[in-house]
Amino acid sequence: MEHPNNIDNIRHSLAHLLAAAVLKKHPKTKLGVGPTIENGFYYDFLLSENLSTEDLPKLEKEMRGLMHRKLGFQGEKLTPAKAKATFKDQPFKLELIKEFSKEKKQLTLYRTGDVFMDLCKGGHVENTSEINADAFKLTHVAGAYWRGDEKNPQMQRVYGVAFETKEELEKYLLQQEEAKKRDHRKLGKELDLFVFSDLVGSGMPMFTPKGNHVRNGIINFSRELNAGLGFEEVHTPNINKAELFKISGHYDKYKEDMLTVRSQYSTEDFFMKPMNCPQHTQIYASRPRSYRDLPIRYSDFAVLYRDERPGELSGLTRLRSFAQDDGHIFCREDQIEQEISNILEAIQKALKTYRIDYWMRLSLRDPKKKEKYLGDDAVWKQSQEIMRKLLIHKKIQHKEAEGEAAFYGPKIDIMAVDALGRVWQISTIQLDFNQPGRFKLAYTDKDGSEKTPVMIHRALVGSPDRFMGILIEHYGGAFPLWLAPVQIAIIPISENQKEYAWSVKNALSTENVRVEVYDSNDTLGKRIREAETQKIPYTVIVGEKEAGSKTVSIRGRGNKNLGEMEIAQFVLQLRNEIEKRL
RNA sequence: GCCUCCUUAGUUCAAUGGCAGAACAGUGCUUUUGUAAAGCACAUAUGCGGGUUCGAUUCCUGCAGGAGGCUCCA
Repeated sequence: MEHPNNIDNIRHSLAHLLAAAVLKKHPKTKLGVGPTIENGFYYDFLLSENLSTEDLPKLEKEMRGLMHRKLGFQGEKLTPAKAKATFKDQPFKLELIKEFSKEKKQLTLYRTGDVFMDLCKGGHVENTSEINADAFKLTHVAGAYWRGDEKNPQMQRVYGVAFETKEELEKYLLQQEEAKKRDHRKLGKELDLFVFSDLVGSGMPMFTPKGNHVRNGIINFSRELNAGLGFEEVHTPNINKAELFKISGHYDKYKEDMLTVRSQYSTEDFFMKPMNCPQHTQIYASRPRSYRDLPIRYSDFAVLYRDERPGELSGLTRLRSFAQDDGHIFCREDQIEQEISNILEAIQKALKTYRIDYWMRLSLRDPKKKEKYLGDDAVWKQSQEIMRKLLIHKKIQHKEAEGEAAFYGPKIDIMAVDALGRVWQISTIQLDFNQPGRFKLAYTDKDGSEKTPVMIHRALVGSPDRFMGILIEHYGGAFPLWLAPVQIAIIPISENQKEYAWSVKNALSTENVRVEVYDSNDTLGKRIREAETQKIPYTVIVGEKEAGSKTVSIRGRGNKNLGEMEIAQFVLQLRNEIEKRL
């Protein structure tokens, strides 16, 4: 049966009912906006009382009451003068009216029965009785700046989720519960992968031995891909003179976000490096370069420091200290396409190996805010066009996003989605016609003339630290064998097999397999449970039978019986699985 | 940084303006096991500072840390 209302109309109507409910309790409330969003809606309010989570059920009840009254939604056109009169007590609406009038937009008003009216472009159910009163839920209250500008007053935003049926709502809420179980901050603790300490500071993770295996796994895979792309790894210092960042342009743009270090011998402060590109230009600049030397490709895994605002930190996904699997290519213009193309392929290979879902974004300059970027119009036009053509040529689907470019050039960003549906930028490729000139980088061309190279900034998975957070959620902590912190648990059934268990461990350790022997005096069941809760890929169980025949009994993660095997055969299978990163 | 909320043992959670309780983890002892939690015992906590109070883990306040958002993300 065809449904007369699409879900957006329902959500939008609920936003109005929410506003009506708030207004009834707090008549002096100033209304902001109330749009639909993914899975639901929100409405922004400015009122002197604090709305709290406890108020939400009351508001829901009020909304349900309105629904039962079978109120109709009716639209009418308004002249600017009439609109101003109608919303004379609603300053935010007046601001919108003024703006819309200037843009010569038709103003419309929507009434919900006789209880509520809102300046609104429409998109509602015809009658509140069409909304399923059991298929929505107000979820949380949050602060939000009017029109998303932190200079504006901060309003209280009430979020809700809504679906056509109760079942869909329940399914959604269940999914959220499941997602919480995969939260990398929770799993990081449970699986003992990384820790924070108040003494060390917020946003600065410490990786445990187990976590460091995962982190190194990510870094080493990027190293391998880098080698295939012709990159050579360099090492650069963590603090640098301000001058370096002044030339690169980062000082002007990000001074507030850089951490300073004072030297007793220098009149000027040093800065913790927030990125590697300026240092790499100095390695390039250290000697004369020929067109034959290009492309020159440097990779770097150095830890970077950014003074992020405290409220913006979150788990491993937003940090003050983090590394990047960074790389910079210095090349001729005629080499750009091939280089970017190669990197795209490496990124695709990497993400396929990790089995990560992603989409690509072509990040362009905001044409209305040119002052935020380095370089002139012609260069921007050229570099943006190079990237766009390349994506089209390679038939790569992508979204274009104005205002998302780096200040020195356009980017192709790879966006991953985490367990809670949040989108994270991971890989990036950035085309930079600006920094090489600012650092006076040069090469001698075929004809003996001096030319400026182009710089390509790129990261394969972005930050190994952040990416680890995404991977933890992606795998729900059950890492593939090659990344698993502990790859094999060996469990001797009784004390009599301890010695044999350790000899199996030694055989595997020699092959660089990460093994733990679970030989505590706990019961067999208990030790198997431990191996399972630690999400160890393979558990090897050895009893009298196995010790006698020099075999191992293998249990795969999640109670998969993989049978008995000779040790040498098992080693071979593991080696294959690890090498192929299956 | 801003708004709202939060901080009790290693972890997950109780309780209280008047001696802070449990489970799991830990330690010791017993048990030596055939595929997801053996038994007993022991030890362990109110984030830090200031205030109100006879007395504060509880109330107020500052700081630190955390959560959800907003803003920002080279």
